Amino acid sequence: MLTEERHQLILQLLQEKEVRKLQEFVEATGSSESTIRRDLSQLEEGKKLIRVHGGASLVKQKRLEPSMTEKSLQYAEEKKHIAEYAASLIRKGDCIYLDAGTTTLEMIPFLEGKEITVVTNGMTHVDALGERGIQTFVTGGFLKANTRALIGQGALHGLRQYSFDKSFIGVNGIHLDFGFTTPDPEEALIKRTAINQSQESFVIADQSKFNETAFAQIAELNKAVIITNCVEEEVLHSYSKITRVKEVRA
Amino acid sequence: MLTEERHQLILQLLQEKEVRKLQEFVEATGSSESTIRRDLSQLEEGKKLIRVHGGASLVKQKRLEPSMTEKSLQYAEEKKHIAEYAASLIRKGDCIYLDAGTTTLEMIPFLEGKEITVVTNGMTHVDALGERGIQTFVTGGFLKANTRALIGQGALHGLRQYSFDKSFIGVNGIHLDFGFTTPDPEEALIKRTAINQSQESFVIADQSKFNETAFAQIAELNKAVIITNCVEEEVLHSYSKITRVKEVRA
DNA sequence: TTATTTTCAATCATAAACAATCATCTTCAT
DNA sequence: ATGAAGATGATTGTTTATGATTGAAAATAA
Repeated sequence: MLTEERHQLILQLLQEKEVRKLQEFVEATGSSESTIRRDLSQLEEGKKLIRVHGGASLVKQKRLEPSMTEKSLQYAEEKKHIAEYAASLIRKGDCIYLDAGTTTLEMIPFLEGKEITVVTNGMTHVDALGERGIQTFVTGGFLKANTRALIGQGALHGLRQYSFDKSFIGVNGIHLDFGFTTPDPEEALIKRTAINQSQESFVIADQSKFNETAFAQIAELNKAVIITNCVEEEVLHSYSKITRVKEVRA
Repeated sequence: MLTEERHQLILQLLQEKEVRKLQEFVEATGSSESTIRRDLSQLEEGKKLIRVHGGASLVKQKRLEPSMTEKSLQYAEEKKHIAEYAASLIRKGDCIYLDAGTTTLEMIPFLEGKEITVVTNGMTHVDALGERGIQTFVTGGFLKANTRALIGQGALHGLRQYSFDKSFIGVNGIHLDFGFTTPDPEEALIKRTAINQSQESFVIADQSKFNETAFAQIAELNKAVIITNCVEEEVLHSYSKITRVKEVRA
């Protein structure tokens, strides 16, 4: 049975039932466990399904949170440490830009009680900031439904009205040649603008982002300090030549 | 049974009944008590439900400001009717402005499925619009914590970038001499601007707003059509001389 | 209040599922 | 044929999920 055939069959079986066990695929295709595992990994890579322990689940385009929640569960602890450190950089009276995304969202609990002004384009962030009584400005712009980020020329325009002491940016890829990248060019533009309007910029990223690239470049590596956790010594060293990297240990 | 399946089943059971005992989940899934406990913990972590002693409860719906909740309970039914009528005025392809506030918030359920573009300065509105897949733009601006509205020059600036087919405005007072009024001058300015940039404007108000005034004037009465319910005949008549009033009957 | 029952979190051993690796077997161009 | 590239299935040690058990905490009854 061809790889492509198996992939089709797997997706078809998932259409019939939202969640299926790996073993079911093994039986349906007559292939080995290893092969099915590889298939599932590939299909997940192509966003065709979501792997779950013991099998796979259909991608649900339902709500905004799930995608965000699932991701944020993954490295919950590490991210929290990074976020705490990042928050500790903020001084009383600072004006900061907080980029949309899960990594920066984690910072908000650590901002409570600080006398600061925050500008953000993340709707989830607005909720969290407002609840904690933090002085908040919103960039405005078009609501990107799945990430609840504001983008487009409206966001850009809004953003241009401010300048920041510090900006905290989330990225999808960090690469020696391609710099900081993210999949959506619109979002990349926002991030780049925020960095340009900020005295100091910090990119917050867990180890999985290193040596990865996404479609749209945000900025060169030297435009921002990288805050991360436990990079391999070697990786850490090579990036340190080009930009500042702060490693947060658990 | 896979973890993912159990989680879905648990949430589904909770949809049917708001509060359920742990034992019910044990029976429904055939898993052990320990496993269900772990499931509930994880789901709570992801904000999908709330654990209570003996079981779990559905996560409460939208976080509305307490002040907002009280107000919206008051005339719940009447407001819904007004909102439904207001929504019915919107045509396919329209660009509309939806003012922050409970009255306009009520319109959103009736917008589902319409192909329209909405601009708003209400953060609560953004959440509701996004969930329903409605194309949404946000004005930007400073977050007024208690009402979750965006105000200030940032909001004004953002707003000026758009023009609307229709705008729907909430007010606190409607008065023959003082026109439409609201307590916060900042908000009044936003509302006035929205009205000016709109082809047609509608003020949505229940009967309690008539012959009342608040601190800041938004606009003269003739600038917008009033959508309301059961005004006393006499009041209705006097206002109809100056502006258009649409009365929605239960 | 005290006694009793229920529910809970924490821990443990077991079993299942996992990623990573390797040797084998294709396929296909040279 | 020969070698390179890709796919496959078995094997490895590791990670994760599970259900039973325990004593602590909370709800309920006396």
